Amino acid sequence: MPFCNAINPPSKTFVKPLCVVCEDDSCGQHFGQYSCKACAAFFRRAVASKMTFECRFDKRCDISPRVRNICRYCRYQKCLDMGMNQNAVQAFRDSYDKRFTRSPSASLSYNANGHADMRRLPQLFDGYAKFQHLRSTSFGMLAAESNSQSWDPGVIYRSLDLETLLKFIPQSTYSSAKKGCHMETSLAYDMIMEDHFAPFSSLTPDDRKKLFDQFSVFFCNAEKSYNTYKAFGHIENNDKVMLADGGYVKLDEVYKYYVDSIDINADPEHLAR
Amino acid sequence: MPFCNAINPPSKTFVKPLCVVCEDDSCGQHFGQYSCKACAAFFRRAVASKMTFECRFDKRCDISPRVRNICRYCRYQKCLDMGMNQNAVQAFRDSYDKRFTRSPSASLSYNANGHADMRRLPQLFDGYAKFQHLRSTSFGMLAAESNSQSWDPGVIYRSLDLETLLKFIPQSTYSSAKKGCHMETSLAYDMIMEDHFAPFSSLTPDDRKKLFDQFSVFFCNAEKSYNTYKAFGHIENNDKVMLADGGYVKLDEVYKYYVDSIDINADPEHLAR
DNA sequence: GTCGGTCAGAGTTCAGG
DNA sequence: CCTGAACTCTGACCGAC
Ligand SMILES: [Zn+2]
Ligand SMILES: [Zn+2]
Ligand SMILES: [Zn+2]
Ligand SMILES: [Zn+2]
Repeated sequence: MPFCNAINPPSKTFVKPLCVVCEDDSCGQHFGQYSCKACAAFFRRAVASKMTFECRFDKRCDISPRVRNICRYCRYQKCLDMGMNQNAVQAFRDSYDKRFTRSPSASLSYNANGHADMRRLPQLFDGYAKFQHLRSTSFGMLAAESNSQSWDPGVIYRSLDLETLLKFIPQSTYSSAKKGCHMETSLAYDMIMEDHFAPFSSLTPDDRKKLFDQFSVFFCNAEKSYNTYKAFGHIENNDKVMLADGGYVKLDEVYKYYVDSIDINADPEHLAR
Repeated sequence: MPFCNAINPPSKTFVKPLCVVCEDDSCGQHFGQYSCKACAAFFRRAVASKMTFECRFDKRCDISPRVRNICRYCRYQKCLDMGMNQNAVQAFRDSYDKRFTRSPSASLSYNANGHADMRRLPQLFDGYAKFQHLRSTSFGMLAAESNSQSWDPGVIYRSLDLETLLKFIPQSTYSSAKKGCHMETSLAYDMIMEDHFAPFSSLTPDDRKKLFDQFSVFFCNAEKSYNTYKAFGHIENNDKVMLADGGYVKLDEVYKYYVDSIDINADPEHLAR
């Protein structure tokens, strides 16, 4: 009853409905059509993993129980042609196994269906470019304040050697990074709240705030890695990390970063962990 | 009305209250808070089955309709945080139709707090006492028939030593145990069908028969253990088992039990397995 | 109105190819 | 790796009170 677009007749005959894909015995409806468990599982995996297939023959392969695994392209195509509904594939769920504590994939985002989603990528790129533009003007002020040279994080310095690089890139301290972080946060907040960032436009202001809370710290970390790669990725045995203020921290000199800390009363070496 | 601690405002606005957990449309209150049926069912199952969950992420998972199944820990935690009341989850209800499939505990029912329910225990005790009374009068006839001394199973013989005990307790044989079993079965059947056994009064005669079929063999085994403990529990290295006829069988003399078997034409040693 | 039971159809696990 | 059998879990539906 869930979907009355089902292709097999409901129950005019007493014959058990067959799988609309491979004509094996069906076990009820799956994703809107009568199908066997095997075809249902195949369809779910294909949709959830966004798999793409190719036919090695003429895209007219037979799909019957004995041979249904010979061509995945034609099997998947027949699933779609027979009306199996991609939107009925849901998000991934919690693990049944309590020992299984790690994230399924820490590097991919998931859309409303819980699938890795790349459709937003161009919009995100566009938003990041706008963000970079706002930032480089704002950092001009910060650089003037600290008497160091301005450095545009939007440029890749692959062609420069380490000595030249370090003339442009200031060393970070806690207070400079804090100023930078505050500015970054304000900028990102404005971007998100003022509808410049495309994917967020569809959300209510309240939801955007929540999202920003979740997002900003991860974004900072991700961008730290990204900028480190852009600045030092071509240097072998790099021991420096870029921060959001456009400065760097040498890993064996982390204590320097906390040396001018004003609002954390603790041993800088200990804070560095 | 049930709980006025409900978090959503009652109905000052005409806006339908949302689920306090996932913000889906709510269908009234459940366990004290406005919630959707899905979250209510999830909460009920989790409490009733005493489930425990773990978060695979950072315990801040979003709980919205499309992704609420990604983290059961955070969903359950949000149920509690939003005020859903664990004590409002009731006991498992009896189900006539249910086979002995996979109840969390096949032998215990649970009360509103999810604890094993002991309210029936006095009734059961009372019923067992009645049963013992009927039995002891009936066994009087059996004992007279077999010329052995009468033995009341309702007494604990802890104070007696083994030699004294064995003067009172007859050794079982197949025929005496068989008579005893027949009598026991009739007694139990009468008790159950004649409304003497309190918890069964609420069932239809047909259901009582079914229950008796399932119950009697387990009851026999349980009582065997119980009587063995009462009779020999204080004797170290006990090698004797009490049977329902009030007699005992020595474990390395099981063949004796079958020695007067009249309706089984087989080697007593072989029957003992 | 809100409780629990039910079960089709979602998702997960894992041995075997 | 992919497949599919065997499993658990979810939530719409229903009856009980
Ligand atoms: Zn099929
Ligand atoms: Zn093909
Ligand atoms: Zn909900
Ligand atoms: Zn979580």
